[in-house]
Amino acid sequence: MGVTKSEIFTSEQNTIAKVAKVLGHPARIAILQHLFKINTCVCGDLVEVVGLAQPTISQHLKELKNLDIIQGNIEATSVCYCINQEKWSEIKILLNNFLNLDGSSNNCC
Amino acid sequence: MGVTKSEIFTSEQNTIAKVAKVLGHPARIAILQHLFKINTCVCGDLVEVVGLAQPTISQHLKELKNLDIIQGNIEATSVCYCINQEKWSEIKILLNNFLNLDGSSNNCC
DNA sequence: ATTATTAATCGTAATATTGCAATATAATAA
DNA sequence: TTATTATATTGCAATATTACGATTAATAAT
Repeated sequence: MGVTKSEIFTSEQNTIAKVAKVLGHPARIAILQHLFKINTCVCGDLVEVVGLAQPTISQHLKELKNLDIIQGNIEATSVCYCINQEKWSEIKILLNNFLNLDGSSNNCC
Repeated sequence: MGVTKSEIFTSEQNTIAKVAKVLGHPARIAILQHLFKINTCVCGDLVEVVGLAQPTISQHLKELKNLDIIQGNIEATSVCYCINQEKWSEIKILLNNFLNLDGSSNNCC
């Protein structure tokens, strides 16, 4: 065990969970915030900005890339990262649909 | 290792990540969806609805309770669960603020 | 009192995640 | 060619997560 039983859930449930899981680490939040903040590509200053070792950052970037949340373009010796706007919009819709579930009329016992 | 270096991140980054992490499992998504759907308290049918063993569900409920996302009220022999609306609103605001970061004018290389 | 019901907790196995040192790779610069 | 620079990959240690059987605790029903 230690392995999630994805088969028993709907694909929507699995998708929401997968996205949330990737957002479930402060380093990845910091990376995304920085990418939004500078509003252009980042070419490798993420290690300094975030404050973790280079291999660790590289690993977090990989997870963000796996879900297509960010893109990396090779630029001379370095790689430039930026948000994939299309994917980000999808994620926004996906999570908003979930967050907007309304239980305000819940009759709590 | 295996342990997140929370000290180096802002409390906002840690909070977003903590919430996202809890939402990062399909069973917990399923539990929340069910609580919203039936729009009242659930008294223990979650094990059947979700399809995992009782101790496993109990554990997932615990994590949701740890973040105050759900409440459990004892009702005779069973326990009734429902969404904590106040907390849910907070989470909505927190995540929306993050999701609404706009990079549409990003100059990607 | 005994038994059934319900949910939490304990213990444990399997797997995943986090983080980094060391190394590899790839592209330019000297 | 030989550095130099920037990023990725590998390997590993420490810890966390997922899942469930067994047990416990608390009340309800008989």
